[in-house]
Amino acid sequence: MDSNCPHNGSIHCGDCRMNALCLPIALQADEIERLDRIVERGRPLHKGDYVYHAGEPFRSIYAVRSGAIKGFTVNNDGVEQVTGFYLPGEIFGMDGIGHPNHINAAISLETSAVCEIPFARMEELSTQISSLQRHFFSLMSREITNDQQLITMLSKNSAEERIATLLTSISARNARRKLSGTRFRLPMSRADIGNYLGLTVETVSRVFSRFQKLELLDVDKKEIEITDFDRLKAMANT
Amino acid sequence: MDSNCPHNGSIHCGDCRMNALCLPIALQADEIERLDRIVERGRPLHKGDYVYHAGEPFRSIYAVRSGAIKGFTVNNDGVEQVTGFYLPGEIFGMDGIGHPNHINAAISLETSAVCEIPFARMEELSTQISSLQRHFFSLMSREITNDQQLITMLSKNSAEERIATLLTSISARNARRKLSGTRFRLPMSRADIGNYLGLTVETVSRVFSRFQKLELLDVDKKEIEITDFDRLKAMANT
DNA sequence: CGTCAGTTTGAGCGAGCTCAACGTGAGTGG
DNA sequence: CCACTCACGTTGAGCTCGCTCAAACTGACG
Repeated sequence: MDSNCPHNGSIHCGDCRMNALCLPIALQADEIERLDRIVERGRPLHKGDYVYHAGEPFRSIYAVRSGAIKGFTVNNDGVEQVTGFYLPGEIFGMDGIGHPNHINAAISLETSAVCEIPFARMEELSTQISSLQRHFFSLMSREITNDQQLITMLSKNSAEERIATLLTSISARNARRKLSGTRFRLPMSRADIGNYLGLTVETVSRVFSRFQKLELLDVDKKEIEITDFDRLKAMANT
Repeated sequence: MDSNCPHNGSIHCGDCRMNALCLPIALQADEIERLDRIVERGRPLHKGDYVYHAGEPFRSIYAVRSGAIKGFTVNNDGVEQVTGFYLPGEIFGMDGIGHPNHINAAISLETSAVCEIPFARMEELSTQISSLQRHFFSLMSREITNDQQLITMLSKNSAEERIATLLTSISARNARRKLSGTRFRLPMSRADIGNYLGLTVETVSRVFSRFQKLELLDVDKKEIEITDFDRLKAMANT
């Protein structure tokens, strides 16, 4: 297998293009190796494959190496609530920490590769490497502040503001990975976007059309080109 | 000062009525003492006093000993978003972990007492006491799942469902503290409730009136009596 | 007694939902 | 190669829940 292929299952943390994003900066080379030894690299996931189901025993957290993952809960009426989209270099699965089982489920939105990090061994390792413990606290806290931003958005912002915010967020996360911040493919469906943002599919579709008419975007199905980033940014809540 | 007074500033963790709620069960007596030594007990807070401001350097997390605390963010337009209400035995301030400064602010809704737990010392202690580390991960993860429940509510539930859910949540948290789950005083204003639940004050007020007409509640300003718990629970999303 | 923050109630409006129809493209089988 | 299906996306028309604006009430506190 080509060692540069993003789905490559045998690559090590030290060589992974994403390591600047998912590992703490301050880690020593020998510490990276110790971490590398506990990370399990699964086979590629296809669209629709579950990483884990709700209710499944919590064993691990995960890092996205390639593709895109959707996290969601299902409430007692069977209604799905999308809680986040995870792109390469991002960590997910922290909902299970402190519970015996996963509260959420996670599913692959396209062909993806993830690293599985067994939590018990991670916990143990982080008592020995304090920068790793700090990194973990930090990741979870970032998850909290992310959720709180979503809460603010759901409770205060209009449909247009919500969608502008999502697009600028994805743009920024792509830029962080040295990809284009203005031209990208949305990995999720309109239904997922609507579910995440508390809107119906129809509203999402209408807002995309309106943004195109306003010459903020060029939309071709899932391919997005942001043609007026500043104006889009001004509509978002950040 | 009376050692049973809930605002008493000199009580130790080992004697605190709340310790079953805020400490990990598995802690040994000597470990409790080590924790106790790092906890700082401030003077009582009055209504409107800040525990910490947004932007303030992050030093500590906090446990509520008595009273009630409101956590909130202020976005760039100066609009407030309430992110949570914290009752005795609950931990707050975790938004600052992993950031140099607090993202949120926290304010006292009534006369309250809080324990301040310097985070750096806590972090250090939890490398030594693994059940404390696990407890911390667990607290943060509970904060995440709480936030996600709120997200689901904001994105899927009607005004009536949201308010029914808040009331049953406060009821359950009172019951956990061996207080009445059907008769209690709401520590927060209608405006705070509305802000938290993504509703206007008027809507909150109307729903309370409607619930009273439906004989679910007896409302007298902030005093609430739940007169038909089962029906209220059925309206809530849990 | 006046003031002021918090709450309640009413009347009208509008953003986003519901319901319905139609368009589009990928996959499948004849 | 076309016909068919099925998931997904778009567009339109009408309705509704919760918002906005306005006014009046309550009680705490100087």
